[in-house]
Amino acid sequence: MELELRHQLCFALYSASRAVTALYRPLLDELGLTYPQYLVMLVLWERDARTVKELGSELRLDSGTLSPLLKRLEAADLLTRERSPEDERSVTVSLTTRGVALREKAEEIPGRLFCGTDLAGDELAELRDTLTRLTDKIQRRNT
Amino acid sequence: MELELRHQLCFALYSASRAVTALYRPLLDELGLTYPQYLVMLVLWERDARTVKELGSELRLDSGTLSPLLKRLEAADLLTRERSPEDERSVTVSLTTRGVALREKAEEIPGRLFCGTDLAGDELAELRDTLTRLTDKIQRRNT
DNA sequence: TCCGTATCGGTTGTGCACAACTTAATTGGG
DNA sequence: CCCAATTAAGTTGTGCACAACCGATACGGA
Repeated sequence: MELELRHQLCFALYSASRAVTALYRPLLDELGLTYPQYLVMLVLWERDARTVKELGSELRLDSGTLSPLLKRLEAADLLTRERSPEDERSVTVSLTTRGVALREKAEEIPGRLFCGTDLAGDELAELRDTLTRLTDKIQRRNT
Repeated sequence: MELELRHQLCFALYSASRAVTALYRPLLDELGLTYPQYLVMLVLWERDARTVKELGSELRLDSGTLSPLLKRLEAADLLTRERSPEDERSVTVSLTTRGVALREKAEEIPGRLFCGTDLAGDELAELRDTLTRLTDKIQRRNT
């Protein structure tokens, strides 16, 4: 009873997350990005020239995930990675011209995503805020 | 502005899903299960002897994900897989004694999960329902 | 009945997540 | 000033997700 699948918040989250990611996939394919790669680009479009550590703390991903992902974005000529001169341990990630330019195409995505669905913007914004609060609470609990 | 990370519902979902999964991890470690394996066990505890296709449609996972996962659960002696006699194409997945027994330990998980947090049960249930509705809408749109 | 088509499960290949570990650079206490 | 502890990024290994493809079985009309 307590264990029924449809009663589990975790499954609702897991399921919704995969469904929304699947909604992005065809749009991101046009940009040649995977979903996590898109998230990294979002962070860099907001502010360029960040360290791997900064990217990781924004996205809550570790170097084990980011290192190979950034390598692929570098191979796609969207960004460069170079050791920081003032601290040789850290690596600064910067957008290339192509990386900056890709932003224009990405601007179209939020508008196209839920178009043709009857999903209200306010409702989605409220859901987003609820989720953000939940994540923050869990995060704070675990530190 | 529209592209800022913190404005994206997708990131809120992705982030919350990973945070909640991380909350399960130490509890599931005690059972020797990963999170997706736990979901499969939830489905089987509800009703035993399901085909791979049935499991997939409940969890919205394809055989490419389920086949190796089920193999690992079989290797852990939690379930068996055998070709259905009436339709040799399909495979019936059944719990072993160990698989059935594991449910008792799993019963403790929902109670232990959010204990020590100030997360209200009603609020979480409402969030779950909102997410389920969202997923259903996206799913229906894509068929 | 026979053949074309659909269905079921599995395999292969790519790309995350995440844990555990490694290497190199930095820092801070004695 | 030196060395032990810390920190940043990368590597390795495991286990999902998902796409593309494959082989075997079942089915349905001509």
